[in-house]
Amino acid sequence: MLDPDDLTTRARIRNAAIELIGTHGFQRTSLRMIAKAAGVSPALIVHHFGDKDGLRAACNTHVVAMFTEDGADEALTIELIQSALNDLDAYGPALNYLAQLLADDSAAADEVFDGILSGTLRTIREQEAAGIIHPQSDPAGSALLLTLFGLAPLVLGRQFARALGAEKLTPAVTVRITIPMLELFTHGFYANDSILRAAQSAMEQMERQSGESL
Amino acid sequence: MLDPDDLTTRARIRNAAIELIGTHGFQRTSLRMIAKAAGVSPALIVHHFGDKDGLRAACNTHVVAMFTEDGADEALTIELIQSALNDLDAYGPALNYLAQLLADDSAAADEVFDGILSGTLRTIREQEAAGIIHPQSDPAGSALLLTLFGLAPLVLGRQFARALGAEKLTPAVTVRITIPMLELFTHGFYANDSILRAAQSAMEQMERQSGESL
DNA sequence: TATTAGATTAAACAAGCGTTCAGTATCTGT
DNA sequence: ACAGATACTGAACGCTTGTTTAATCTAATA
Repeated sequence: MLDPDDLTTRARIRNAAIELIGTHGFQRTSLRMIAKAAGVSPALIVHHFGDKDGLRAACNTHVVAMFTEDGADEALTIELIQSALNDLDAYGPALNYLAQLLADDSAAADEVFDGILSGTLRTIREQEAAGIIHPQSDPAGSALLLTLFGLAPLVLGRQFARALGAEKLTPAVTVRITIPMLELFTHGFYANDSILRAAQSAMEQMERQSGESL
Repeated sequence: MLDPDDLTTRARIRNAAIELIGTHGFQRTSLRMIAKAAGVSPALIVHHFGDKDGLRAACNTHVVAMFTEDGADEALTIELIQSALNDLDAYGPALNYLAQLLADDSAAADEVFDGILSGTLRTIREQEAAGIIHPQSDPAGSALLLTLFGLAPLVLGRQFARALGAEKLTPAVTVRITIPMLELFTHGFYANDSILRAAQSAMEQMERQSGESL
């Protein structure tokens, strides 16, 4: 999916933009900063991308393509993001950029999120059918939950790393959290199902009441 | 914790700032926007808060105080945030502001996050001792995981709401996710512990190797 | 070699930013 | 009523922003 002739000035500008925007955010990154990092003039960026939003669009497209380039799958999934976390030399800037994109409310963020969400729902349905995971009472709700949980370490990456004494996201950081996460996903968290049952009956009662009130 | 005489011009400016910054982010919100919303001149904001960062500091303090004002506890916890989600009329702007604060890397964000994290760790230890939750092999790791997961719906609030067909975070949205979350926290996700056991043995092997290599 | 199109730049532009300043109104205590 | 502080404003300042313009350099084409 990557452009074959991809060491052009255009590509250098775009990569500098991805790195800087991933670090400081779109709003805080000026065209002059990007120009200096790419070793060009600000005017050349406009010449190549039209305006700053055109540059952002090109960065969005390229970052999403980076994650899906060598896989048969076209969709960006939580799994692809998780595996990218283990190759930060190659995917570090792209992951930072993705985090900024998702935190920054925009139509592009919506599109990326929806793609990940539908991929997660598909995975849930497959693993449910294969008996790998328990049957879910609300697969769409579970998919949303897993998507939010999967993206949380990315969007809150700085806090995630800092809490474990690291400067930034590293493989060591993600390893540390693996066992607690698998414990939660295997045995759950609560020692019994009293809270779940209470919530379920409360929910039924709510539905009954809203049914009566109609 | 709230100022008794709190309908002053100063408070109006601060509330307008919380609302606007919560919606558009700190960087995208100008003093002139805040001034117009509060019905004052930009210069008056400077007069009351020194500069834009002084205003931000006042907003940070006030938002954190809002969540903890009527509780005996001084710390901002996930539980307080969850309950605030059920009273959006009162806490909506504060929640939005908190989300922007956490997504925006800053020393203030670090402080808030650390507070929530230590509160979560304390809760885990209590509930572990009370037998409400399973023993955790890595309580600090579990606390970090729960904090990230608890804040994810807030920081990704727009996506969270949008995925459920809502314009913004509403109680209906949080209700929808409750059952899947309690299912996960009660029964886990995986049908058996093969993945957990594989990860645990892989982890032991890594530790053995790193021990040998020393 | 002359022409033309694209790459690239320096310089300037208008607009918006946070902030300052000088001055006016408004309140407070004597 | 007076004095001093505080609340508040309009206008301007210096700076940065994204963008434009005109010119130059480069490379390919005819």
